[in-house]
Amino acid sequence: MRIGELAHATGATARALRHYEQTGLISSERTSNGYRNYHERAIVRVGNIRYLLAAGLTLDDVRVFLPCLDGDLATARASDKGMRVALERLAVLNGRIAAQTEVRDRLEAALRLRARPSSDTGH
Amino acid sequence: MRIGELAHATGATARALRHYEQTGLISSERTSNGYRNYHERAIVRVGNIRYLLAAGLTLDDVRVFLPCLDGDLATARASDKGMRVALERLAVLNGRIAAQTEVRDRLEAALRLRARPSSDTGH
DNA sequence: TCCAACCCTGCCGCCAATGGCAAGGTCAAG
DNA sequence: CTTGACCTTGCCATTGGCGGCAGGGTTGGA
Repeated sequence: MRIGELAHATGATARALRHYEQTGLISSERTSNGYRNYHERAIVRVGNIRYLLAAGLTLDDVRVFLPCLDGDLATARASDKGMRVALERLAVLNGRIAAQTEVRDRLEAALRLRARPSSDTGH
Repeated sequence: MRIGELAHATGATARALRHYEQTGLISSERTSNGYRNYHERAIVRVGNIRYLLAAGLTLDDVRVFLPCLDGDLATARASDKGMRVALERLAVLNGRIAAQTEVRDRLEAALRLRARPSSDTGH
């Protein structure tokens, strides 16, 4: 499977895939002409990477999940150390979520106060 | 109040304050020697800006709140249009939170599966 | 034969929010 | 007068996740 196919299959760009490889998240063999050659597994792997990225993790965060990127993330069994680090990331995530949720709530409250003036110029 | 004082009072650096000014989030007069001169209000304003930033908003997001940055965010009454846009941001925020929460949950689930092997090499 | 569609490497650009440095001006104290 | 703490502008560096281009190679088909 060449890079274009993998890109198409995963929704990533070839550029992004090379980038993932460069940062060590995926790997490939090369065919005689120098083209990257990917295993079928790569599809799942890249899918998982993109899933984590889409959720706000960084490539560096994702690195932590290397051991379990090839299967279903939800049922993954990962290497011990990886999971330890993952726990830290979990805390970070929780922190981010909490902070953003707090802002969201405040913003929502502010909007509520504003939400019922008598004459509204819009709509 | 000069930039150093404001920086000290808010926990921001002078560099950051100039940046906020450059992007239009705060303003200042100048004294005869060219130094920036800030009003007392600036403390609250910068505090609010940093609060929003800390919660994961961008400076651009913060711009939306310009009308209510000088008071308590929780009880703020903002200009109509500003609040409209704010609603959109709210949706964005909710999206981000939801995405990150989802990952968090999956990660947590993965950790749970892993959390009770018989012999673990680490402590 | 020659084009089009792929692939390669390498490097510069971009956004965001500063940090950091250079190369100054200003001001109060000693 | 000098020192040192403050201030000024301006521009380059950084991190992250690519986009995009240049300048190539290769392959398949009309």
